Amino acid sequence: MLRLTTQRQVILEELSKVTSHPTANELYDLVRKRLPRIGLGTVYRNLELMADNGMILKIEVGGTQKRFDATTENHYHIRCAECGKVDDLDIPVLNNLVAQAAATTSYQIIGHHVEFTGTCPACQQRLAREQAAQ
Amino acid sequence: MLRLTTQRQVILEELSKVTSHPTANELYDLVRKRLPRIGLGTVYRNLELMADNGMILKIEVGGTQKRFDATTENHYHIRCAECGKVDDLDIPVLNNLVAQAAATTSYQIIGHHVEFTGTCPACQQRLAREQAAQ
DNA sequence: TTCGAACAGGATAATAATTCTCAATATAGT
DNA sequence: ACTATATTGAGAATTATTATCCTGTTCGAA
Ligand SMILES: [Mn+2]
Ligand SMILES: [Mn+2]
Ligand SMILES: [Zn+2]
Ligand SMILES: [Zn+2]
Repeated sequence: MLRLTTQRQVILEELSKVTSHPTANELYDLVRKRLPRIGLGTVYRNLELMADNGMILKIEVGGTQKRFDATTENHYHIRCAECGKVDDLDIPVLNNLVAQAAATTSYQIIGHHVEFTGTCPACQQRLAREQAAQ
Repeated sequence: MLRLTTQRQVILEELSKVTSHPTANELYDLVRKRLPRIGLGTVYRNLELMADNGMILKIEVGGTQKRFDATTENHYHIRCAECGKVDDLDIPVLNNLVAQAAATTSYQIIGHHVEFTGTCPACQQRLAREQAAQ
């Protein structure tokens, strides 16, 4: 059985507090403020476990690091190609797409995810400023 | 300007031959059959360069490794959660989705992709066999 | 053509993210 | 309290990727 240890509780709480889709390392920094002795391995181990148990969402998209999300219902994301920031996209989930896909593949479909790439407002401004400085 | 060196030519040719969305390392193995002295770094370096120049597609999806695709037009993929195999999905690209997303975000949208996860036919069979053996 | 600068390759080192190992500790159930 | 099991924290190991460095090659101007 999966024990609800202090570590797991705090990891889950801190993840639930933010909307930033933090990486394991970012979460480690947040959690360490409350549990200074926690190990990075513990954070990784438990994020993995909680994702497997459907308690949280593991977002494996572009960029070099995995990100995590306390919102477990399927929804879509946009990632800044400049800084890696990930935000939620408030558009309806395309359930009909799954049926469409199922009709054209011999895979047994588990789920799907849509990821947009773009430039976040902050990076747009920075780029404009850099452009002007040329 | 980007010189078309022998290495680049062979990498591009080998990538074009397959539909398997190979990783850099898989491509390295393919290319080495023709250019046994080529370095893995050269493969990485040139895949990156060619992706930047729009000659090929870099697929950053789930799984631990980046994959590459000679088909540059946007299209969608399905990845086997068991073995990591990636296949094309033959469903139309949702261009209207981009407009929808643009309306709800302050990001400047560059592109999007859809990734399904599922179980490939081979893994379905293997799992069924393992299930039966229990 | 010849010369030099820029380009590119191969070998290898370095980095980054993640996973593994293992002894020590905590916990639940009896 | 006792025992079996689960979990932790520290650190080593692994994996994928990128950077460095030196050498050779190529392009293009003189
Ligand atoms: Mn989200
Ligand atoms: Mn493809
Ligand atoms: Zn940004
Ligand atoms: Zn499979």
